[in-house]
Amino acid sequence: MPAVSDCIEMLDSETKAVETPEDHAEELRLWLRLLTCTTLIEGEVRGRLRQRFDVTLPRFDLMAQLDKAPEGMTLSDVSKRMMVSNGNVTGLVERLVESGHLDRRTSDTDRRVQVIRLTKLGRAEFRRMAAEHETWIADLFADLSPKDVRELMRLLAKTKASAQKSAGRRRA
Amino acid sequence: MPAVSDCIEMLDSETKAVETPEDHAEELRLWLRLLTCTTLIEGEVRGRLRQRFDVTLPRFDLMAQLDKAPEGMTLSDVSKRMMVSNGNVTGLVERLVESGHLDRRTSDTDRRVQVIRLTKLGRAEFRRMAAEHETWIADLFADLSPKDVRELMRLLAKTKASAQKSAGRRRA
DNA sequence: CCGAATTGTTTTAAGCCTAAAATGTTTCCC
DNA sequence: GGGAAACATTTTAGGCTTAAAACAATTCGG
Repeated sequence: MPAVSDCIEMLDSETKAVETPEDHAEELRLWLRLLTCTTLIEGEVRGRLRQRFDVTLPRFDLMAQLDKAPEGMTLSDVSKRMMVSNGNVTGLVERLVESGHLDRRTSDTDRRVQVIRLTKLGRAEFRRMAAEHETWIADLFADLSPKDVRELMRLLAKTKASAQKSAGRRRA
Repeated sequence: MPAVSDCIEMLDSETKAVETPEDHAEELRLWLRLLTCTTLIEGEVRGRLRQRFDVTLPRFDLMAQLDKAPEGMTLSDVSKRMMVSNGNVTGLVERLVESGHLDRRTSDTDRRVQVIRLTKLGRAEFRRMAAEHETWIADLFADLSPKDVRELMRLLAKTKASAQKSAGRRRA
């Protein structure tokens, strides 16, 4: 059983939560650090893709999605997977079809739907880029031990779940 | 002293590094998860800022930098801190001066330099937004324990250092 | 002191990105 | 069957973003 002073503390801290602004400086710092890491790595990858293959990161990301779906994907699927807007995908696909990396056709069973997939050229170029890309990522994370990687994976999974829950609460 | 079999293993793994492609699937998955978390949270914050205050995330970020520097900052400083290109800052500042949130003047001692700072209006609006913003972040990370937060901070610091080192190697 | 780097900012050209409205298609259900 | 709702995509308008080139001002080395 908790001491009286503990109970007072607990009550106190719960009261505070309603009456006075809580201190969330730690979470804020965590968010900024997370953002910094991502921006840093993303910028590095973007630059290398540009220099080595003259390709943009969004194009690479889109091709990566399609590489995992040999039978093709709809634009909506791509949009959800990449977590970008529908209109964004439209333009991206347009340019990749233009450059011969993507094939696009209207679904036979539903004329609303556009199915896109990698062309032979698109797949070949993507595989070539992906192989090198993987070594860049390995190098960027090189100072993390296997244990660090596992632990980060676990904590980020928890973070993702927490954020999704919070986003859900807002939309509800 | 390591056993003979260990030596063989070590040699083997070092040889592999050169001769055959290493497996970096774990690092790749980690990078994708990191990116997912950031995109998720960033999108959520962007949406809330727009709905509640009709402001964009980049504008908010720029004001956040200036709020920490009452004496003002140069465009280069802002650009480095925000990790975006110089030209990007120019446009952003233009719009924020236009809307009365920023004050901009040429340095007395160096006519190349533009010093910007928040106006009274800009500071007041930022403080109002920042207070609410902090509660959003707290909510998005709500399911993480204080220990999780500390551990994530530590691992992300390590990640940042590793990525910076790797980026430095490339530029060298 | 003067030309050559260096530094700070802006401009340019192209592409990325979003939210919201518009368009076309399918499904649901009465 | 015939609307209403839901869905997939495109369009629109505006803003963000980058890399590279251009411009302007300062500093540095001889």
